[in-house]
Amino acid sequence: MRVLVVEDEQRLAQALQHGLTAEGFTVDIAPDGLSGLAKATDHTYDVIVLDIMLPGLNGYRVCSRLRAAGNDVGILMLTAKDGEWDEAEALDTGADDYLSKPFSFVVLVARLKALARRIGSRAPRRTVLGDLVVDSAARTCTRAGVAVPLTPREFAILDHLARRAGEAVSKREILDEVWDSGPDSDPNTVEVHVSSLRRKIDTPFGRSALQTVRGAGYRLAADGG
Amino acid sequence: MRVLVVEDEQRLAQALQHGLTAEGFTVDIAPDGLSGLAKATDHTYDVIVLDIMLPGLNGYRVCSRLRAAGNDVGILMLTAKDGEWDEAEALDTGADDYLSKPFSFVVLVARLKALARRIGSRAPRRTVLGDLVVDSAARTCTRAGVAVPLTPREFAILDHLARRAGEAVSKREILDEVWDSGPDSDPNTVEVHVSSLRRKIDTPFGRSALQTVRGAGYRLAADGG
DNA sequence: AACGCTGCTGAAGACCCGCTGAAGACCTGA
DNA sequence: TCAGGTCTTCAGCGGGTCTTCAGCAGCGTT
Repeated sequence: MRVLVVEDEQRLAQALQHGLTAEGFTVDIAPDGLSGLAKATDHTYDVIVLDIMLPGLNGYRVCSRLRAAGNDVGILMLTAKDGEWDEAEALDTGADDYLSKPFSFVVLVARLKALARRIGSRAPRRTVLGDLVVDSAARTCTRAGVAVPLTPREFAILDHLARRAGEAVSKREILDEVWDSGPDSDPNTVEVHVSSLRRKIDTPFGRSALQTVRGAGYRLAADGG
Repeated sequence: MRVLVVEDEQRLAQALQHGLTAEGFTVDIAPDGLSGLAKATDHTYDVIVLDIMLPGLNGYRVCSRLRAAGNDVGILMLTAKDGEWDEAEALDTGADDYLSKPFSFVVLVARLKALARRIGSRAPRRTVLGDLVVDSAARTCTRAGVAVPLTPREFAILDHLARRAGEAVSKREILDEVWDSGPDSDPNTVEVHVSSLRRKIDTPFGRSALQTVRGAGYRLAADGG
């Protein structure tokens, strides 16, 4: 379960990161509206915790821009208690839920889980490509009805390729999505994992769903190979 | 990855050109708003780095004119830190992102890459010319329903010609777009690749979509030949 | 008709890219 | 601490790809 916390108060942000990580979430932090927008666009999150008062670009704007871009990620807004900001307005700009500061941590977790469940039920949690099935929610993969055990990295790569089935995806992009990597990460790492992935989902079945696009990256065949 | 830097401070402009070139970008420089607008209109860039304070035509105007002309290139605005200019206004005139001066170079690079990826994903993915289909996202090409395997360079050339279907495109421009080439690159290189491209997409099908325009370059027939 | 210019193409070698096995680091749970 | 699996790094290999070159073929001009 991936969460993005957009919050400028560093202490609160870190407390949330700690607490939510302990609850089993994978947490990213953005300190301002713009970087929040960028991260939300570049990565795929289940939910976003979005403070309204942010430097630069405020929460309302982040929210409406995300919706305008067709991003239907779950958004929970944090509103200040002083009533300067209207909660109803938060919902109007496209937020799914809101919470007034100060809030109880357990309430936040409960709301997030409820939201993720709600959003999750409307998001495609399973991708079916011929007889290859990738289940993002269950983190399982089956080929021709046979369950294929994958390591975390392998699954993350397959999952990301499955979301863009039929498209060529660069190693650079895979590195950015699957790893929290800097600009100097090694594309060969991807090659190694792709190699072992093929040995599990393609070779034993005489297929070739995971195709190399020379000079461009990899592509997962939309028909499952 | 092609970048246009519109910046009047010569030292900063040259520093950016140096740094971004080292990062693998192909960089053009424009010293003022008007020439920036001209270059952006004449060439095809992935992203434009646009200073707000420019002699003649300021960044806002350049941005809104580009958008008015239907140009949806990625635009990252550089705003001065003194708050005289509103960052939000930058976004409202159609910019995709902004960065306050002074900024960190690595941050700029990261934002540019993220932006290019975002923009790229909204670009038209498939071009259909008669029974010739060029799919930029999947990096595939089919003629009369038959998949035609192409090398990276061949595909890059075909993709670029497909985006300007019906227009004559010079070898010089192809070299600039497909290669990160200097001014002393050999047009014959293009000829060789075009030759092998024809042998794959035209000759086997008795067609002639990829036409020579003597003295001007090549043209991809809008009806697929 | 001859010339020069432009574009085409086959061949060849350098080059680059991606694949893979192995080794060691790393993490995680017992 | 130890054992298991997982991840990353490294180096070598193999093969496809790119570029260069040279010769040839059109086309337009002199």
